[in-house]
Amino acid sequence: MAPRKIRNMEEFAAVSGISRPTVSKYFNDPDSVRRSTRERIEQALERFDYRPNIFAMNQNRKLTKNVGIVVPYLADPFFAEIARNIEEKCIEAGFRPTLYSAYGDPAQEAEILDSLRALKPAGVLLAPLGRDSDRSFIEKFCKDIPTILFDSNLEGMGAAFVGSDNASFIEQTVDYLCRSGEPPAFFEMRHPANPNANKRRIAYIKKMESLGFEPQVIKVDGRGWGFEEIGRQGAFKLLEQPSLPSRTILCSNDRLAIGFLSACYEKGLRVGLGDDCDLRVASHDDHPFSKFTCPSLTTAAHDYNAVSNRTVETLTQLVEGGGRLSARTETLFPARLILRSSA
Amino acid sequence: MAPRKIRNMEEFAAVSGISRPTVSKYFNDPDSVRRSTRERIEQALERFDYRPNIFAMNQNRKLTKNVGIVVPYLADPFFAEIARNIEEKCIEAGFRPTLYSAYGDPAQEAEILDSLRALKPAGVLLAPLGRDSDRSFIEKFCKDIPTILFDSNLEGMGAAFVGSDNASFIEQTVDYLCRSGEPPAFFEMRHPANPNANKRRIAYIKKMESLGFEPQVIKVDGRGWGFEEIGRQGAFKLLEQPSLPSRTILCSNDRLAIGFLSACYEKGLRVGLGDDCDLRVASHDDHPFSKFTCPSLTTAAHDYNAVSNRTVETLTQLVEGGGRLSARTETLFPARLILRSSA
DNA sequence: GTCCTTATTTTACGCGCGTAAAATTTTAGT
DNA sequence: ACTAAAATTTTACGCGCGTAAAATAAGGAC
Repeated sequence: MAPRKIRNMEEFAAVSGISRPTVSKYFNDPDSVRRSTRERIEQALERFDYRPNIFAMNQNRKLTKNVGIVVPYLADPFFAEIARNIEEKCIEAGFRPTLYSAYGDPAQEAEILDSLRALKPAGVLLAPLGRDSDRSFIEKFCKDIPTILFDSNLEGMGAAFVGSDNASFIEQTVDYLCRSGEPPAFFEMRHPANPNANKRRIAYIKKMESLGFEPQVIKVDGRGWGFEEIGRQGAFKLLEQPSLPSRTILCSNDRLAIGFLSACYEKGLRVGLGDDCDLRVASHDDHPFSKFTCPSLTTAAHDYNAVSNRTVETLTQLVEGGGRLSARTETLFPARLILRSSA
Repeated sequence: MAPRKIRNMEEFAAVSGISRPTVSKYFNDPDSVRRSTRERIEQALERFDYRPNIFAMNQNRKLTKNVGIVVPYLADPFFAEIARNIEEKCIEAGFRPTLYSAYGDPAQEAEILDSLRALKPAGVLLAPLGRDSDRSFIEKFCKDIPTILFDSNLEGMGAAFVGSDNASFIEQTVDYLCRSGEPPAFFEMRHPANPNANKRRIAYIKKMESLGFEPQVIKVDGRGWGFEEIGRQGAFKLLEQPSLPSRTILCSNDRLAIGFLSACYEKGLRVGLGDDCDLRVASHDDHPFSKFTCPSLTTAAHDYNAVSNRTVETLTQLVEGGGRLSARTETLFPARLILRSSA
């Protein structure tokens, strides 16, 4: 019983005593063949470790099981973390996910999508760069390839959007900060790359007004994806001013806050809730490192799990629906307030 | 002149007035066809945007241009950063890189390599998990698929290893710390996942002895890839002790140090070089966040660029050599000391 | 212009599998 | 046992391209 090497499906069909087309059906969907047939195939599979040639499969299939996951910047732990979640769920759902990062560059984003076309993907899960994205390019792409946007929305594009509810983030942080101290000023980039930032600013202003406070937005300069450095430099500039608009700072996102805190530390300012503190700082995203900042960062957490679950669920529906959904849905998950020491 | 849609190479060959096999040759290597032929193809290429079917190409080619980049944990910014570098250089070298992360799980690492097999990759660039890796599995893999190890070495496996010189890291940090203050104690995980950690400990002991100091190794408990938390908890435990082996702590890597610093902050300890400080903390890797810790972290930086360059250069040689190199090489790049405020 | 060498193109075949349609078998129901 | 429905097998073809071998054209020396 020398398990000789199986070269192709033909040979494997022979040794398992089943016709090749049936074997082909099995590999497409094991439940599409009769129970007894499936068992025979699986027995043979144990004896003869054969695996269908992936290239030949994909060449002929109208639709592959490939799924492209595209994020704007993989070296940002936030995206690394959500990508990890989504990847895992894709595999569970029977897809073959591949991870891509645009690394902040719209040209790379376009290139990725272009080469993704060639892979005949069942679907693409795209967290777009945002403001910098080549919108018309992405719009065209979404028309050709079933695409679901996540994390950051581009109005009307893709079959669906799944993300977090920026208003919920803001409401919880602003609420908490006001309740436990003075109303916060909002600290953000002047030209945020990500549309979520705009939604957060708008939500901040609205929330402050509804509470009867005057919104104070602090805009700092800087471009690109080095948010920590931008937050840091912005903080230095701000702290040089004779007076601050508020001694409570609400950063648009954790990476800015990380930079902000490092500047505070360097300036010798104590950040926290106590009377002996000079400033309170809070933020949004629950970045993987926000637990380890000094002081640890009060923030609002994404429901990573819900977002990635829903994204992949929607993908499954989309694929089963032949690449179309009845209507474009936008799903937003609320945030969860994480109280730590910085505010 | 309605540029009708080109369906395959046959049609494209027709409109460009060249035979299909010649066109095929062109796409394999544009310089392998006559100059005049190449120009005609490239003219047609502008008019008819045709791109060869990637699946059909790979099915028939003995060797693809695919390259798998496998890292142990992509949500670790250190690996995200080096993966970004290597990915970029692969593309420049004409490969088609795909990024994979084992997310700390040896089973996933094996699975990735297994599915990589099916992609007939020209080569694989593997940063193995290390201690947890299924060594015999990886060894077998390396025998079948041209593989280059990077970041962390598995003795004898793969066609080459490219990484950083752990001894150089240690020598520079220990040297600096001793010169500018008291000799450091070495802070590390009891069961480090990564073999670099062992090399660093050994180098530390050796260096200390050569300087005439007694090595002090502090081992903290904890498993997995949540290094910051492990460093943090370890620091708490250590700081509870009545006396420290040294008031200068050299962490094995930056992620441990990040946790360590957060514990110090919480304990109200001042970290830094000045007389008013309680502790000095230094570390290794120049993690992307080490600039933003409080205080900013004195560390030793990898030469990301050199490592990724050499890795891809070696890959190119390996591929040109038909998957073999004359001898297994191990290239180690020295570290660069980064002086910041923590020590 | 002729001949030879070399580069290029053509011819011809195969890769491993998907899939549609027709023929056949199995299964379930009565 | 008989029949309709469901599952399977046969048959047959195509996908888009790589590649070896044969045929041809280009380039150079004389």
